[in-house]
Amino acid sequence: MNEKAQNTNSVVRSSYHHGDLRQVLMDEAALMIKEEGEQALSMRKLAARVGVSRTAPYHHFSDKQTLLCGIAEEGFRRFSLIGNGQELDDDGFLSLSVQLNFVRNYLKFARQNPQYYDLMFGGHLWKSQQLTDSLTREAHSTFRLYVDRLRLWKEGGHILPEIDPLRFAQVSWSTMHGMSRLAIDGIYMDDAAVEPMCESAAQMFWQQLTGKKVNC
Amino acid sequence: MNEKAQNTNSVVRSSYHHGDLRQVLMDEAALMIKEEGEQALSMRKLAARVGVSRTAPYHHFSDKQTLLCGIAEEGFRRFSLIGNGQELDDDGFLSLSVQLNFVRNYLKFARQNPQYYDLMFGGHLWKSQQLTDSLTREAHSTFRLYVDRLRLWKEGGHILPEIDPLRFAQVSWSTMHGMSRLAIDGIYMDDAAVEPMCESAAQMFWQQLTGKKVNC
DNA sequence: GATCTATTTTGACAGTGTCAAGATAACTCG
DNA sequence: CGAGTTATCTTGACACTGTCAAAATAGATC
Repeated sequence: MNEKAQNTNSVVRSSYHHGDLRQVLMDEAALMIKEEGEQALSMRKLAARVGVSRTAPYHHFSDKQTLLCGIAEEGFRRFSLIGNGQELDDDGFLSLSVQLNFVRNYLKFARQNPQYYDLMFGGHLWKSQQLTDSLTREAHSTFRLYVDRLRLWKEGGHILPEIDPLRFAQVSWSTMHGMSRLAIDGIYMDDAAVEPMCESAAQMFWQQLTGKKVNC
Repeated sequence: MNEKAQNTNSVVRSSYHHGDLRQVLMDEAALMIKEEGEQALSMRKLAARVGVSRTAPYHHFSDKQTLLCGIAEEGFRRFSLIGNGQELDDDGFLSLSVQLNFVRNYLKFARQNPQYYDLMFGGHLWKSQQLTDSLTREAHSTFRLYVDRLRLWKEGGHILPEIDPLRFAQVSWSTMHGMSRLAIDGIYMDDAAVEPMCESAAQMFWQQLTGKKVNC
């Protein structure tokens, strides 16, 4: 009956039911945010691009907010796949390059997936106080993982005993989050500055964690 | 003629012309953002609260975007009044407390004026690539001031010669920006963590700038 | 006074999120 | 198989948004 909706879109449905509309919506929404920014994502345009009526998405997400939470959650899942490069060295030591790798990976993820990063750590979702339960869980476990690793290093004597793991985690995460934000938004830096900044930050972390000056 | 617009608002105009509508709009808009978040600011509600018709603001700001730029600009002006606490000590030395004061002031401003901070350093304005010229100038001069101070310290021999002032400025600004964002948005920390984090960050900066370990 | 300009208003349009009610397809159980 | 239940999708509607065009008004200038 509604031929227009089908013809104007790349996705031509063969059956009435879409199949996995929920996932398709999240993917397409993420794509739209990447293309034109979070602000430009509208439920109606999204529905049109997927080839479905305006209110169809509301049977899979009660809210626009809930949809965004879903995307953010997927972001955290993808992030966790990347962020596991912070083990000890082969010889069991905590080296500068371990730190550097983690910082590099963090910024690489943020810059390559701003659609996800903006939602994962954007004020829009957090300040609203209406995070999905599962998103809250995912977000916190991501950070806890980081703190736990620092605690292990402390127990293993790889970092100074006077370091408070939680405090250091918060500050170093702030640094990486700040760099990501400035890089994504294009504030006070250009792309060429990213790598030197990563190195500088990693040195700073390592110096505070171990008390040793950098050997360069 | 239009009594409704006047009676439903606290501001009752005596004359047809408003007087300084431009400033009143910026102030009221900042207030609205503070109360209900940037997302909740609408031109129409703003106009209504000021006691003026929907399109009156458009004779003072060509865009909603331009209005936001104006507010951000005022934010930078207020920020510059605070941020000048980073001088040398009485005895001409660069002490840890100098660093700590600056970090504290930065976060104090961000947390007390999130309406301004969000606009000044929010992706919404920067990513749009439609910043007002005067805003761009204000924003960059704010950062340049910070870099210049580091350059002076380097010339005066107060910090290690191998420090690149621009690089350090970018990384330390990232840290403070990141802390502000996490604090404002309530991510991975609570209010009680702010002060310890400031101290930890200041130590980290000082240690990297001077190479000395903290004397505590 | 008349004229000009700055300021404000009303009307209009396309676009938004989302609710309520109806239509359709797919699954479930006899 | 057929009937009924449920999941899914659609159409219609409402209040809201940013912003343009045209008209109205106030204040300034001559």
